[in-house]
Amino acid sequence: MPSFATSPGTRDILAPDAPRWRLFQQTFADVVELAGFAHIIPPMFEDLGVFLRVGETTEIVTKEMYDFEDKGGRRVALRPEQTASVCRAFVEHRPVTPWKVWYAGPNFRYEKPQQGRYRQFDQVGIEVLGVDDPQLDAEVIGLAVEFYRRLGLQGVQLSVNSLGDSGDRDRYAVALRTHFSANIDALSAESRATLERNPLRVLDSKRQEDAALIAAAPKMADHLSDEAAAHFVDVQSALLSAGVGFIVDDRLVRGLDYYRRTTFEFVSTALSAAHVAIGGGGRYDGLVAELGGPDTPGIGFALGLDRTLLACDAEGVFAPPPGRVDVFVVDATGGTHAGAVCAELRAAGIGTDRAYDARSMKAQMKSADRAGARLAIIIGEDEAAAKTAIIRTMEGGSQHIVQRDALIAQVRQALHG
RNA sequence: GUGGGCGUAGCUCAGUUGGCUAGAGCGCCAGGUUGUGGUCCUGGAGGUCGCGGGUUCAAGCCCCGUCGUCCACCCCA
Repeated sequence: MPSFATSPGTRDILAPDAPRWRLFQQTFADVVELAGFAHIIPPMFEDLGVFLRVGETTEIVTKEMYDFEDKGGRRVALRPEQTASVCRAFVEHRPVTPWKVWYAGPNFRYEKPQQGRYRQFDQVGIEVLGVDDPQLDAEVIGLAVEFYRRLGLQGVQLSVNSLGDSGDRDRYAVALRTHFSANIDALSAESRATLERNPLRVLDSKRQEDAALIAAAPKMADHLSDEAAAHFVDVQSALLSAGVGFIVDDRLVRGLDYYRRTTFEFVSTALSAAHVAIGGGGRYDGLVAELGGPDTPGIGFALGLDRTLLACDAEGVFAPPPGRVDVFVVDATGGTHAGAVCAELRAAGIGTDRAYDARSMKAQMKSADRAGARLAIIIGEDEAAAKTAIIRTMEGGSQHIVQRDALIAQVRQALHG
């Protein structure tokens, strides 16, 4: 037994998953950079206070934060998400608006691990600061939809809702509290506890016994200010004219307290209930101000890399890239020529690998096969003496002798010719 | 954090009411094929049965604890 293994909720990402991750992030970058988004790489830990803005009542803050005191006595935390960091960066650097950024990288939450739920988990996402326009809401949502399309996903459902402005949200919370308190006996014990902390989240309960009471609960739509209601109407019509399919879910309440007005969530119909939410986002118009900046609207989303890939697997799309080498050098002279041949091929930009330890030609051919090489370059004593090499096509098994100094040209022709 | 299922070879898993030296398939290595992979045949390496304690003449199997993983709740991506 090994002495060490990864900590709970963390894991090594090996091939072929690692190149798939890279392709995932690259595909995302391609989509959003085409829309004018610039890359931002925030630090993985910051002052705890930055993340407390996620919401004092959320579990992310109350029990899942990786926070600690560093050697200088600073109270810091590993980031549980990146929106708050982006807003902090906005306040710190004051870029011109609209500020459009994208990010990719790991976040940390101390949760009980499950499939599709890790303590270190990766997200990709975008944020736009400084624009209030409902057109932007639709554009941001549309970029996520476009990204899913690029991955090949079909079964992604978009739900949208408006949580109104902060005053609306507070009034709605009071209305919900009144509603549920009046029927407290019908409410599950867990939901009673949730009601204490955050009445809106009771709407998220999946328990059967709560279903009827939730269905009868007051609607957010009836508590929106005129401005928020108008904004939401405009978002919906912009989505419609952009051809983005969606459903309005007036019980969609996202877990982060900073959300205002437009909120949305993507669920995969190909996944089981536990991790159907593969992405989500919304407006957070008060967050920049809370972090000490000017009153600045903001909107963005984050997509879970792991869960999105689970959805891809469930749909059989976005297969891992092969990640192979084109040429494998088989040296039956004991390995004295392989190094030079590899260096020559690699310098010419041709992906090349070799075997070591002077293994038998049979073993080296097997390695060539396993490496997925299209060509084997075979050099034995005869070829070494004659300054030649054999080029063997792995698929089909035809081979021919070429002069050593013509090797690169011959390999190129065999690969592309 | 609560409740439950499962931890045996690198991987997927068998292992009877506790009973000789713990098995299979795949993978890996070697040979069959004295210069050639993918098929086939033969052989080989590889295990403190997650870890610790207990019961017993005897524990992979039973009991307790612990760690890990998976599922549901919770939460969320």
